[in-house]
Amino acid sequence: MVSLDDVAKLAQVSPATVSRALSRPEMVAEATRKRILQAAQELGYQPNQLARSLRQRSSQTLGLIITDILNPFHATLAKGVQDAAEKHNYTVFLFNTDEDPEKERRALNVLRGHQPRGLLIVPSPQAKENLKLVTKLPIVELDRTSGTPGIRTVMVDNVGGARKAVQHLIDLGHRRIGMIVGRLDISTAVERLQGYREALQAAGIPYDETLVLLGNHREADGREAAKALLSLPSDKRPTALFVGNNEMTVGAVLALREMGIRIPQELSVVGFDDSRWAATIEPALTVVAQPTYELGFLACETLLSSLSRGQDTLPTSIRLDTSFILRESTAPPGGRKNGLKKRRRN
Amino acid sequence: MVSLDDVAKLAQVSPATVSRALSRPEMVAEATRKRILQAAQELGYQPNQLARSLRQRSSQTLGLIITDILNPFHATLAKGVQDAAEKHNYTVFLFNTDEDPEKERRALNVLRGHQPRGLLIVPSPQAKENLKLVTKLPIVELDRTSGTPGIRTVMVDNVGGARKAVQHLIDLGHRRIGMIVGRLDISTAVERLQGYREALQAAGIPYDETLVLLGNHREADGREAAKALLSLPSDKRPTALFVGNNEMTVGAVLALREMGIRIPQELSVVGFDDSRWAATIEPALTVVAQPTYELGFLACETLLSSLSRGQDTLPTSIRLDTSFILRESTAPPGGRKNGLKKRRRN
DNA sequence: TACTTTTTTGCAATCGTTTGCAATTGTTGT
DNA sequence: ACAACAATTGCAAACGATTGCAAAAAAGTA
Repeated sequence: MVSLDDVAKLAQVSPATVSRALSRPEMVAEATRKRILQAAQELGYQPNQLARSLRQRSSQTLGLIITDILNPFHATLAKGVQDAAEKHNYTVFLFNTDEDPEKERRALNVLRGHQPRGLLIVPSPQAKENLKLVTKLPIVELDRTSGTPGIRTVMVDNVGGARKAVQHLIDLGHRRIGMIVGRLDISTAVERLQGYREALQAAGIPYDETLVLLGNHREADGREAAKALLSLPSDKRPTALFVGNNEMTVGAVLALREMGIRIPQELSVVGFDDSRWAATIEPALTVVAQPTYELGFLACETLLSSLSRGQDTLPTSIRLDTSFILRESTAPPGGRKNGLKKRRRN
Repeated sequence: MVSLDDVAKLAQVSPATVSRALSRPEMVAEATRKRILQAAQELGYQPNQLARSLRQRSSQTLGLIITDILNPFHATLAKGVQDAAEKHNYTVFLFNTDEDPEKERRALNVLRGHQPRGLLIVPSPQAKENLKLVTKLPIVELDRTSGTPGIRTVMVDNVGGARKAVQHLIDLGHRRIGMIVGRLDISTAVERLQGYREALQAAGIPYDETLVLLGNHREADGREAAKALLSLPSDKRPTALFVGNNEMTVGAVLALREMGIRIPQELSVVGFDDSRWAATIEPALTVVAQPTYELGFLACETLLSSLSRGQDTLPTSIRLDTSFILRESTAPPGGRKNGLKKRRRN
């Protein structure tokens, strides 16, 4: 590798001057600077960030920990973060936890070794414990919160989003509305459940716990929960279903298909989080959409600005709005009226 | 941050001994080692990889450059790479190029600064030029090849995969088979086109260039190409369509939907690369599936083993097999027989 | 011209590790 | 008890950059 010294020799100056020519141009005379830049160019010099960061005791890297890169939601988050980081000349280390606290712990330790400037994380259920490994480090939590006090968070308005979804079903005339919700040790699940309850309460519909099933965020969980709900005796069975995340929505819809239950004639479905799949499946799903890319981008911007502004700014918690997208998977209950005819595709 | 010196002081030994206790345990006496480990544990010591890499002139990091993390194919690739890297205690820097050679160049330069041990890359169209920036670095190309001599590649058998797809359409009785192919400066597109031609030739069907449209790998391109092909006069119009990548397949299918063309009754469709979308859309798509995760995993293993084995091993080019998955989007031409009745969903 | 001020440069220490070498300690054989 | 040897430890020099400080050069002033 070509180093500062090489450039210095070629330009006939000391390494110190080369360093300054590159990072503090105004400190070196026009002529020398030109000569140095020329030499650097010629040798294809690229500063060694390891040495640089070591000396400066601060790197130009960030850590990003998400739970599942195969989930388009998380991939989009990652892209938002990356783009923002790149804009500010930061490089990101990406880790996947697969929702496994142990993998998260390992990732945090590895990350620690690389001395990142800050950390963006979608916290696993035990993140509160794990994050003790990296006090000192400026952190922003995305999508969910671990509940650790003093940590910045960037999330969507889950309560409001869920409420809108359920409200819509209620407006259509549904009274037995099922929900498939994620693990309650994850904040998004709790909040979406709360939105569900609030909407019911506002409409004076009593909360029926037999209609609320827990899942572990995966497709398979959604599938099983849907099967269980639809196996209830017909007077107990929900006429509409609100599913708390994208993967479980997939599972639920596929299960319904397998069971031969028609959406929305026999069961209305609303999902949380939009995706191409949701938009183009038959029938196209009515969903609560999240500004996913913005979530990632903004989280990264928040982190970076807190880095430059110093500690003075208070740990803020940002909430982005969700938007309700009406498609074809909802209709009044009982199939008495078919909601399809009134609506257009897309 | 707690450093070697801190641990050394607490354990009452020199920093050198601490270093050895951690990385070459057999060199230090049982008792001291225990004392040191204890101290390290107590302080929550994590070695500074920056300093370590600087001194050793070699890091435990890899670069991974993909073209689009939002494409599930690439996300899966990334996951495979990550998992393999993690297994060997490597950390990966992830970059996105969005197929833009300029972004690729920037990514390579940034990467260079971080002194990665090796590079995995899905090369952009101008990668051959860009990769000159990182001679010295052990490289493995994934999915495609830039054509740079002496570089290891891990790809699928695109020619064979495409041939199987087209062969299937021919077997069903199709003779006017259209293809939507990617940019021909990307190796996968060239190979898939070749497979298409080989299959036609084997069946004695003349190659008709009006049936082959180029696209830029994106959904929008697939959409436009499909529209163009289906706007041909009915005697020129294809009765079947082979689409060269996943995103363009989406575009094509959605375009057909919008045009009210029924699959497979009016047009058979085969895509390249499987996905949940392809498997669950209506009708479920017949596709050539790739071992995507394995591709990423294997590419990373290849790179790492070439790192440890030294330069002795020849630059190998690995080809993985594709598999043909028959679903519901193909049927004999002309809709004379409806292929659907014979088949079951899933 | 001689002195002051400003600009430009170089010296050398430093960041936190690793590692060649030498010094110290412990072990063994006689 | 003492040499010979092995096992364990520490010293100090790297790795490639940055930066406080002081020296040198250039510019300004009287």
